[in-house]
Amino acid sequence: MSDTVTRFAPSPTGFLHIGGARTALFSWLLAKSQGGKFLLRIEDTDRERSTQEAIDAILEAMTWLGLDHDGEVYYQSQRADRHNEVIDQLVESGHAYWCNCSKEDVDAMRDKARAAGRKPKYDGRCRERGLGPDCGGVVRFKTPLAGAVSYTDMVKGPSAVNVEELDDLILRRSDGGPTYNLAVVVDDHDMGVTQVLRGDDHVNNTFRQIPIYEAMGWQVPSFGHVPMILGPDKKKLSKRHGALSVMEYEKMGYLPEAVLNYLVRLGWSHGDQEVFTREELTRLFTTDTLSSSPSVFDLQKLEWMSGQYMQGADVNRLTAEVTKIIEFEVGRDEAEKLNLKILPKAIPLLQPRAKHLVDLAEQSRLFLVDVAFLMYDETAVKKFLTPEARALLEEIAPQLEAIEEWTEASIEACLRSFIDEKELKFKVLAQPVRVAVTGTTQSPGLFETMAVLGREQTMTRMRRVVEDFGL
RNA sequence: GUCCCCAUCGUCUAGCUGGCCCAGGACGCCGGCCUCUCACGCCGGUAGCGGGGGUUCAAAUCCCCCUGGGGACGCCA
Repeated sequence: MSDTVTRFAPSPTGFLHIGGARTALFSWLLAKSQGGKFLLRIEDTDRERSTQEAIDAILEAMTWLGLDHDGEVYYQSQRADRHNEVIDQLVESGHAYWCNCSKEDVDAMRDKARAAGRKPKYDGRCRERGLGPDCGGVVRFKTPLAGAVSYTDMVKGPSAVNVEELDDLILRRSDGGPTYNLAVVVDDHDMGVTQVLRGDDHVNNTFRQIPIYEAMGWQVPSFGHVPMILGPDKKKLSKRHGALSVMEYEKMGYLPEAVLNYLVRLGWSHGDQEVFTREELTRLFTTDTLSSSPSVFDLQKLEWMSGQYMQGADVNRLTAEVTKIIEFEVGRDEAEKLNLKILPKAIPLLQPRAKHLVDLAEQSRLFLVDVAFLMYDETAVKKFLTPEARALLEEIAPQLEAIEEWTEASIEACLRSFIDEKELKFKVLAQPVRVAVTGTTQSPGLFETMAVLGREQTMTRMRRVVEDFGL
């Protein structure tokens, strides 16, 4: 067990989207790859916007992805006393001060600075005024007046910014509550976090947080900032821009490990390898090969990845998932009438053909329904169930019926000997039989499909076609 | 406006200590093979170092400028 501690710290103002999930994944992998701990902290200090629904949604998504955290979930809002304690210490040690400038005053300062072509910032006029708690204002941090703040980013490398770019950020609001930047520093320190991996949009915060660590005499953790995920138009992925909740991907039928694998390749690489098991990932992950440039989310590649995982997935699991989907779609009562028992035999035939679970459920349909509910594709019927074809079906039906043991091999033997006798091409028979049995021109192998479907259902379907599809 | 970051096929990326790269893999797309259809699989093809200057015998790789994109500048996180 190393002393590596990482964390994921979402603010519960909405669902966990794909970008957040990836950040969480990288942090999780960083911890796991070093035998360390991965902590979860909910940053709910904004009471206005934080909701229990969002917290639940985030937790649910983390669970679905299998990104388990060590220990209890931390709630930032529950640590306000500790935050305030640190703020008081900072004031006492002269690293922070009270300020009662009005919002309007500060806005004016910023506007002025902006107009003068400088970076908008508070000018620190209350720094040496020696105000106390009775001033009714806020507490600000005394940002160093000269020099630069620098650190080595785990993904971007050496980074530095001149302190002139920073201003005296607020530590405690006028309502007495601690602000984000202060709370994060205190929490990360108290939780023993050694490596902070977060989104690119936090780089500026890093430069503001490091001086706080230093003022407290605390060890500064390592920081790494991963680039954003972009939409197809190369704009930042937002809720408007297809930044879906990770749970939406579950609804669409994607396996969590496929989503995870897709996500990890979005910004991280291990040579040319595309598919990784979770074990490989925890063994191979390094921040060294995290990309420093933003990447575009590509649903097509996710689909491909998903297909890879569908092929290798356990049949029992797929059976359970497909059953769930069908029960959800048609209702439990209706689902009971379906021949769900056939699923474990049917699914292996469908696996190489399905992109995801919903797809698999859809394709399972032809095995589940009774002939009366089987949908026949109109153009397929027109094209292949011609009078000649139906005559063939009618002729072969008794022969199929007479097969002693209904197996893939015996079905194939029966059909092949039939066409040999007729001196026909196998294709001439295959498509009509396929359409008769499955309703469409696309299906798994004919013999295996018929074998799984069973003699009775197969024959019923063939007879129906002969009788009902007369022109 | 100011500061920071980024820049290889349409997309994800390998390339990081310069020569093995007239740039490799994957998705997609196109063609073929397999074949009872569709998939899977296999084979082949398409397509890229944003632009301009340097440094060097040699640059996708190092430096500078430009351009383009992104992010940040809150008593939000």
